Amino acid sequence: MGADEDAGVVLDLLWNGLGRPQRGPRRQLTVEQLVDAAMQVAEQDGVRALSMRRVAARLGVGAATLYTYVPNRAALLALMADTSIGRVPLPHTRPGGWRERTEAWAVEEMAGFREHPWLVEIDDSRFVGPHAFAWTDSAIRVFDGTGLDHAAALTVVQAVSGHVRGHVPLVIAEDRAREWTDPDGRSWRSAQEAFLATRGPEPGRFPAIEAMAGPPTAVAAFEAGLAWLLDGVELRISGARPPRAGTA
Amino acid sequence: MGADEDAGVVLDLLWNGLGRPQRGPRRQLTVEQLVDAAMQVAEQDGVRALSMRRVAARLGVGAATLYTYVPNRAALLALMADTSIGRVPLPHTRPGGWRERTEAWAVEEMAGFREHPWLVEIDDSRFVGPHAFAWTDSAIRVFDGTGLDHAAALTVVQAVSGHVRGHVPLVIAEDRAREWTDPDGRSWRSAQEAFLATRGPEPGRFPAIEAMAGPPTAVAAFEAGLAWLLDGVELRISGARPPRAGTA
DNA sequence: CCAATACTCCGTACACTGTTCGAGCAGGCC
DNA sequence: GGCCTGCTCGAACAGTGTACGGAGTATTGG
Repeated sequence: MGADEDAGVVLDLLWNGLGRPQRGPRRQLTVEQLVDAAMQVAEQDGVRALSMRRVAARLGVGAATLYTYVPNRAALLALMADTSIGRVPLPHTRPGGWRERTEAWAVEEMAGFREHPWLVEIDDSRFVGPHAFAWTDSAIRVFDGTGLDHAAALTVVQAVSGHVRGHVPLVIAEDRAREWTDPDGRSWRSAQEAFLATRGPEPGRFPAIEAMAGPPTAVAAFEAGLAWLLDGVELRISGARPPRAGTA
Repeated sequence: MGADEDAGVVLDLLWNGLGRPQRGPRRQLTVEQLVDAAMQVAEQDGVRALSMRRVAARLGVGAATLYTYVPNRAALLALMADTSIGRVPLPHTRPGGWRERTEAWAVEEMAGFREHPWLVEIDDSRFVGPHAFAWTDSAIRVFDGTGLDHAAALTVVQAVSGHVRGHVPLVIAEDRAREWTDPDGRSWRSAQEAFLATRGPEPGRFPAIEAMAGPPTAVAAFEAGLAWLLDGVELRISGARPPRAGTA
């Protein structure tokens, strides 16, 4: 982690914005406009295609200009991420008990990632912005009255959130594969299956996989896993012991 | 997903290797050497710093040479990922029942990611190689005798695997933050906390977070979540109903 | 009212990146 | 023995993030 003395600068930008200067010419843009433009580019062509030059071009300014608004590209991405979190409804304002609310935000978080896949590509979670703070605070409060203290509640929130984040790449890969077709009009899945059938493993090498009729989709695995996870949390809250089932 | 007509080429490379040519000069290297060198670079400086030129330099060949072994950088990364999976012990060879074995590979997978953080940065799961296949086959067989069919077993495997993958970035960020110190010798956490105390949110804005004595570490959240998830799976296997605890 | 100052804007430049092209040449096949 | 495949790799292309320094502008101190 080399040149991270900007840590304070980035955090300051996230929490307090730019602050208006005393001298010099008036600014042509706002940070919000900059972040908006960057989000549009990312929405169109993904984070990989988000270059400073391209964002600048969309705003009609020179590339170097952006560096008077934002110290570097990473900071811009951090701003984009926190802005996105701010657009999501707060968990504790949802209807229902802790389970309904938690399940609701988890499912909607997944839906959000599927709708805006570029969010996945921003994985730098070092900078915690105000919207992330507010969201976490709200998610913790969902467990008020369950007997869990705040630390335990945060543990649940992190576990569920981690569950979502872990499944997102698989679900998105599945989404993309569905859309993809090769020059002959075959889907990704059928293309891959065709390959595996002809030039892949010899039959009998992977019996368990072969014997599987319809492999579960990534979405199904996500939803089943979420239900199991929440079942486990429910056990924890009710204080019951898990049933120690068949250790076959 | 533009120029993916190489899909077959990449899969062929993963499953069947290069195949020896009939004419021309002898090859200077093997794909294994190439992948090894790339993994060394990634181990040292991460995937971002893994450039074709740098790998080539380490092998003492020209950069363009690599393209006769591998169609592009993405394929090289896919080979690295599958090779890594091949170095992990197969789940069904571990001791214990389904729960012990599943917990064991989940914990070890997390440990592996922490030891080799570059693995996280390879997120392209489109190409399924032979080692990934073998691992999945083995993980499914762990549930033989539990009553779950293969599809349900794979769902559990995907859920647990997703749980691990989702927590990895947070755990790694925490690891890095622990190592990091600013010019004044302060840790990342204390630097961030110092900032939040002085220029962060005004007191009382986030009551739930403020009232939390020791926030849980990412590792703790991972392990607690894993236990809950497995509790839920245990309910599913034993056929019991979850206890529908307090919907406060 | 004028200069000093602090600030925005941005052309240019540097050190990189992945990948393609084409020349040169090695070596197995007919 | 010759042919021709196919490995090797210098050079080039179109990009990238970001530092630098000059030009111009608004505010403030004198």
